[in-house]
Amino acid sequence: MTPSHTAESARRSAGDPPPAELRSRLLGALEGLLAHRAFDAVSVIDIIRAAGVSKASFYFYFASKQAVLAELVRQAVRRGHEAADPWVSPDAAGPSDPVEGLRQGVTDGARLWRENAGVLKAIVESWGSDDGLRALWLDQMNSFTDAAVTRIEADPEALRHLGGVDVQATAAGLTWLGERLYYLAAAGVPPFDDQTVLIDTLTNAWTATLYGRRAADGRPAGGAIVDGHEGR
Amino acid sequence: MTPSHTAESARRSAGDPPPAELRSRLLGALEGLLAHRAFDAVSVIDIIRAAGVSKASFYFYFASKQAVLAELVRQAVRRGHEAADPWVSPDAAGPSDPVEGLRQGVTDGARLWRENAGVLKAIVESWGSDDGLRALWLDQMNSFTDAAVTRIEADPEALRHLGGVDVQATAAGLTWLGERLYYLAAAGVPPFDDQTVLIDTLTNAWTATLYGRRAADGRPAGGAIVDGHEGR
DNA sequence: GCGGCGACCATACACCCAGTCTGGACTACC
DNA sequence: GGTAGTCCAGACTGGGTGTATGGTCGCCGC
Repeated sequence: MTPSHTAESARRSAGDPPPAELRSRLLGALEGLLAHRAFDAVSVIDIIRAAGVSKASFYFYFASKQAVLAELVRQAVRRGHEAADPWVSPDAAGPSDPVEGLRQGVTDGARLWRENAGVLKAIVESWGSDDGLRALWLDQMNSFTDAAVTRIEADPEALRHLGGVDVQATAAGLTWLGERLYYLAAAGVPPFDDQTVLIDTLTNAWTATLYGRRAADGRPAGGAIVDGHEGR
Repeated sequence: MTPSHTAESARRSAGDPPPAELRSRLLGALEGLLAHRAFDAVSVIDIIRAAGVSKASFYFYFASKQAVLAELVRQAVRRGHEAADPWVSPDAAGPSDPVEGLRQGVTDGARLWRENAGVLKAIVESWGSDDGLRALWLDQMNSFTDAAVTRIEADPEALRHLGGVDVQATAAGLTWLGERLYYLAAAGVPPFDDQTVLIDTLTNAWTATLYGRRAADGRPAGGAIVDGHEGR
């Protein structure tokens, strides 16, 4: 065996590859595997084979395969927060209609999930059975909840409609509803495998909770999202 | 079960124990273990030790430990459906106020989860990584969704408020929100570890979605609503 | 009362995986 | 050319699943 290293020399050759490049190869390998397979159907051996890295090196850079996933999740969520940032700040060039603002945020979330489906599916399926992943995911959900609370408390109409309802708990519920529906969509579970249904349902939940009114529904079925603002 | 010999005597003694009694001993053993431990921290060996049953017998009655969990889930959900049955049928001596009816259903769900916390936590944490459990859980959620759809379509006020919104998707969303929040409550995640917060938040989501109004706040005592943020 | 059968136990085994550790090879730099 | 750093190959322990084998007990038909 050992046909002189298949994929461009597992060995460092001419000083070009930066140190700790193996680390990102491992990250990329797991990400790739997760595109086609569930996290706990992936073994450490699969990862190191895909990365062309030895077991010893794997355990030099990561404590476990859960740690690799955790790093991928942090990367994905960091990108997600950057995307959601303009949505949180109230008057930063967003749509003036608050319902349209919500729909925009929901749509951004759907895009984030589409672009990181493998990694996010993996964390959602695994955070229940690993303490490190659990802490990480709860932390991420808390940060999304906090952003939602900030958003709500800057919104007089929402505050008025909510009255004395617990804002923190309401925001947390909406956050977790998002986690669930995005996951089901990514997993292909009907009816949320249809992006239009997903976005309409989530948007509707937010607007009904915060404003007591329906979002303009996309369409009963089929067509693209035409946000016609229909009275009734 | 089997009052005569408690947990000792793995051997059949005097013809009293019915055949296939080992099966229920195995079910009980897993249920007991799940009260204190996560499902995937339980091995087949743990189960057979707790049940006082041999490995060979285990694999005679069940194909895997997932199959044991599946049976426990079916039992728990069957009880749950029986409990929720009066809630679905519209005029069967339930509370006249539909909001109170919803709160009752939500409260019943919370009780079901409290009484079967171990088993239900286990399925929620594991259905993502086993095909059999996945099919089972999706099926259960579908049956709850169907019940909700039936309930909604028999409710003129809800229908009027929903207008053209996709009833199926809305009902599915509310069902999955319940799954998530009940699970978080069972797992002790704030703020839903507080039963009052859990029930208020879920009830509020249902009433806001179906009727566009807030549920009457929980705690009937006190009169004035305590607004403001509860410390997480 | 004897042989067989069915329910059950004990254990060994084949296989897979996680995580640790050793030995050796290559490169860079002094 | 030596030394330190980086990496690989693979052995090894320990634990898990699921199967296969042989033995033990009580019962039932004869």
